[in-house]
Amino acid sequence: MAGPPSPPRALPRGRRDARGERRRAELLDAAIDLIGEQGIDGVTHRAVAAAAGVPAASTSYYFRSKDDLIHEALRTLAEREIARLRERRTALGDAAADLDQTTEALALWIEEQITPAGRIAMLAQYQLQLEAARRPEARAILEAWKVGTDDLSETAMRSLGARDVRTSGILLVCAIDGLRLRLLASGHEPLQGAELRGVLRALLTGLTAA
Amino acid sequence: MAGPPSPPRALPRGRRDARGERRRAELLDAAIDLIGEQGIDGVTHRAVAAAAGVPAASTSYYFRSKDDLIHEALRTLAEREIARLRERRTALGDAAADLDQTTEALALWIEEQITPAGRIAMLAQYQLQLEAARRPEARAILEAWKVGTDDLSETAMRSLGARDVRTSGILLVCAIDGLRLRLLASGHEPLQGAELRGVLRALLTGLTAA
DNA sequence: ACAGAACCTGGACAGTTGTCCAAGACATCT
DNA sequence: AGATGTCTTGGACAACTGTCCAGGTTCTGT
Repeated sequence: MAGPPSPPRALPRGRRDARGERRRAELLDAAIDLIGEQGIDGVTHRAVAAAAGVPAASTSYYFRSKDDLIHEALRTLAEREIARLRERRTALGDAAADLDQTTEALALWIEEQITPAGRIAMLAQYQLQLEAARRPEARAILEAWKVGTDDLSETAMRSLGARDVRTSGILLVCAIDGLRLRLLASGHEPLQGAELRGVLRALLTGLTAA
Repeated sequence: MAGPPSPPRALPRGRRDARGERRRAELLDAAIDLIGEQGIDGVTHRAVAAAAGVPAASTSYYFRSKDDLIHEALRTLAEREIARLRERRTALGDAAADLDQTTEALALWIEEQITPAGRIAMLAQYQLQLEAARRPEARAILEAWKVGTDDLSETAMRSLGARDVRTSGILLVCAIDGLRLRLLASGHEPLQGAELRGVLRALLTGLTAA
């Protein structure tokens, strides 16, 4: 239902920019939070505007429709996360990583996502995945994200010396994805600290061997 | 928000049963389908009634509120799937399964879920998982489900001769969960037939070894 | 056949939603 | 200073929602 980009009602040729762009970004931030906190249907024009502390009609001014607003919010979320993935990918570089190092890096990354703030972004991501199962536009957004994770994962498995980096890379992504979802859905009492690291080490060991 | 059980408005002492019970079940079926097809917010009194082919007010008669209807639908979904898990668990029994057998069983199970009908149930399940991340009542439902999957998974890993059946069991569940979500979200072009079996075999091999 | 209880449903109600518009606020030019 | 376009927003509209109720239908026990 959502068209491709998103100019204000009838895009003016020269935007006064600065302020408008900032406000648009704030609205997107508010929308992303709402998606994480309440699900995609928590996104209403009025709710987003209220969360961003702006008058209700603003959302209609900056986005062609609610679908457009949601689409842009998901796109922004993905964009950010992909940039972060690229960073890590570069950091991991071609330096052959140790099993312990990789385990620790993974554990830290997951623990960072379990914080209240991380949880919301994580929930929003899974909302996107479900949305992608239904709507092709969302699928396109997620596809780029998937490329990023697969790439990082393959790099990691390669530096661990796995035989089939493609297969083990995909499996690593899937296992982590399932693990995070489990942590989300069970109030994340289980699997902290040492226990989490034990599980991750077992996973990496197994995938490297397989 | 949803209370515990769900008697009709003021539960009569003796229900005429047969018909009423059937209709209630039909409404729940319709609700489950809607959750899978459109998400939890696709569940409205009118939509459920229409999908079940009954008058609009029926849903209000059989369920105390919309929340109650949703809760019961999710509970029913879980109940069914748990029963199915128990069957497989019994079938798997204590007969030491072969790696090839297990791989094939897993592949068949996943392929069965990729059919259009399976997709809907699967989507509904992930909706439940996200709901569980937010609402405690949903979490309770999912907890019972998790016990079922973990148990089956542990049994499988034990019969494959894994060392740490607890850890490898959890990892198997997580990996499959992530894999299914990936299949859902990417239109499931990738990973069919032989390729799927290859990935599963690698996973089982790795987890057994780790 | 009759009474009473259970079952069923069309319609109504207030609240929320997406979207739009007319009018004002502001910035930038000449 | 005034003119011209952009930005901003309160308010209105129809459509949809959850929930309820008054009255109807169908059954069971006598």
